[in-house]
Amino acid sequence: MSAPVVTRFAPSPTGFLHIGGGRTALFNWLYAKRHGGKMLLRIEDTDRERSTPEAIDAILDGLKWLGLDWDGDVIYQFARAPRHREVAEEMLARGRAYKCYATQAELEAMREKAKAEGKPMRYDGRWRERSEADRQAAEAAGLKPVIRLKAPLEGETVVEDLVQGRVTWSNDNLDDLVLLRSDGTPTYMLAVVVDDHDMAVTHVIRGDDHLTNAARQTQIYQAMEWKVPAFAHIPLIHGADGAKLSKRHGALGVDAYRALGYLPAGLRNYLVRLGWSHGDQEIFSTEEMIAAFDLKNVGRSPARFDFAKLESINGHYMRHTGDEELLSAIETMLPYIEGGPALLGELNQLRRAQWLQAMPGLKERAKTLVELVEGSRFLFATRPLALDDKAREILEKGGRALLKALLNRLESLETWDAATLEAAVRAEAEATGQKLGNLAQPLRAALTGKATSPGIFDVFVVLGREESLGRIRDQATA
RNA sequence: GCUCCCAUCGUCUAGAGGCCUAGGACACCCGCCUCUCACGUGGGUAACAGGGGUUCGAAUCCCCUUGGGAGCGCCA
Repeated sequence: MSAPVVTRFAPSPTGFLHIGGGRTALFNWLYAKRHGGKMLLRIEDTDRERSTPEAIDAILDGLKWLGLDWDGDVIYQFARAPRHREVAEEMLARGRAYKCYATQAELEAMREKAKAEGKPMRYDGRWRERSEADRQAAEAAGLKPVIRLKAPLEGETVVEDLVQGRVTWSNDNLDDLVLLRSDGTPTYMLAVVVDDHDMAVTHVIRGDDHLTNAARQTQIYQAMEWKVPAFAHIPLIHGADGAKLSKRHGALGVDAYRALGYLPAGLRNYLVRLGWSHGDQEIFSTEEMIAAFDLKNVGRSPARFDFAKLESINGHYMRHTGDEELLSAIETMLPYIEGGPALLGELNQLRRAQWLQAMPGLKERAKTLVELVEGSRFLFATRPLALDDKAREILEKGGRALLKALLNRLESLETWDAATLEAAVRAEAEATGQKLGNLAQPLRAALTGKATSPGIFDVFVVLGREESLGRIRDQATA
C-alpha cells in the first residue's frame, strides 16, 4: 500500500493571492481529492520584511471564496525556524554542509568575474575545505558565517517531474547554496525542504518557476537522506499578450475576480482547463473535475489568460445556477462593487421576491454577476424612470403615441399575467397592422428605461400592474 | 552570459507513427429562432514555427535553427 497522498499549497504572503496561485492551489486541491489525500496550507512568511498580515488574510479569504479548503491548521513557516536551524546543524555535523565566511564583496566579485568570463554565476566553494585555523581566524576577525550545502561536485542531479518528465542538471552547474544565513535564519531552500519533509508531503505541485529549485532541493533531501517527494511543475499563466502576468494583464488578486462578478465555480472551471485537459470536455462539475484530474494530462507550455473564454464559461454557470443561489451569490458580491452596498440596503422582502421572479430571464442575459445586476436596475428604479439614449430615441420617434394607444387596452385588463398581456398587445398590433416589435420596444423603453431587457411580458408581471401602468403613463403623457 | 523548460487555429486545447482531408471550445463571420438583447441552433474562416533526418508512413521520434518562458541572491 502506498503512502496517502499529501499535497500542499505554499504561498508567500508578500502580496495577494493572484490567479496563478489560485490555479496552483486548485491543482493541489484536486490532486489530493482525487486520491483521497490531504492538501495542507503553509504560509511562507520567512521574509519578515515583506510578509504582511493583510496579505495572509487576503490569501485565506481568496482560497475560501474559490471554494478550496485545506486540511488541518495553517502552518506558518517562520514559526518553524528553530527546526530549520536544527537541520542545518545536523547537516554540518554529518559533513554535508560547511561554514562559509565569504563576504558580500567577495561574492560580488565572484559574480562579476563569472559574467566577464561568460561562465555561470555561482559560488566557487572557497570555504569548502578550509582548515580549522582559517575558520578561527575568520571568527576572530568578526566574520559571521553562513552554512552552505556541500553539494556534489560531479555527476548529475535528476528530477523526475510528473509534468515535465525527467530533467537533468550537471552538478557542476549547481553551486553550494546557503542553508542558514549569517544571522542564523534559514533560507527558503532549506525551509521548504524541511517543512515538506516534516509535513510528510508526497507531491509538490507548484509553478514552473520552481523547476530549477527542485534540483537544489533534491540535493538537500539527498544530503539528509530523506525521501524526495514527487514533483510536478505546472506551466505558468501569461497575460493575453504572452508576457508574464502582471497587474496590467489579469494577475489580479482572486478577490478582484469576485468583484468582477465571476462565480467561484466558473472561475475554477476556467482555471482547470488552463494547462489541463480531459479530451474534448470543457465543462466539469466539481465531482467530475476531481474524478478526472490527473497530472499526466497537464501540458508543459504556458497558457495565456483569456477573459473572453472566462466570461463564456461563467455565463454557462450563471445560466445553470439556481435562482436563489444566484441571488445569494449577488449578495456576497455586492459589498465589493461600486454602488453595491446601497443596492444591498434596498433589498427588502418585496425586492428579493421580485428579483427572484425575474431571475430566469435575467441570468440568461448576463455573463457575470455585475452584468446581471446591471440588467436588474429597472427593478429598483423609481418613477419617473431615467432613460438611456436608445430608450429615449425609441420613445421620441413615435413611441409615445403608440403607448397612448396601448394604455387604454392595458388599463382595462382584468388579469395581469404574461399570456393576457401578450394577447392584448398582439391584438393592438393586429388592429393597427404593425409588428409586435413595434409595440414591444416602446413598452420596453417605458418600463425599463433601456432598449434591452428580458421578455417584455415578464417584465410587466414582475413590476406589477400599478407600477407598470404608472411607468407607461409617465412616458405616454410626457 | 550560463542552466533548464516549452512550441497544433487569434486564444484554451485534442492528438501518445497510419483512425488527421488535424477534432472540440472561446472569439469572429453568415443564417435560423425571435417583442429587444441574450440563450439555443445550422454553417463558415482559421493551426501542426522553419530546416534536416529516422520510417513503407510523422503533428506525433531524433538533430539543428528560430521564437517564447523560467531560474541563476545570506528573496520566496
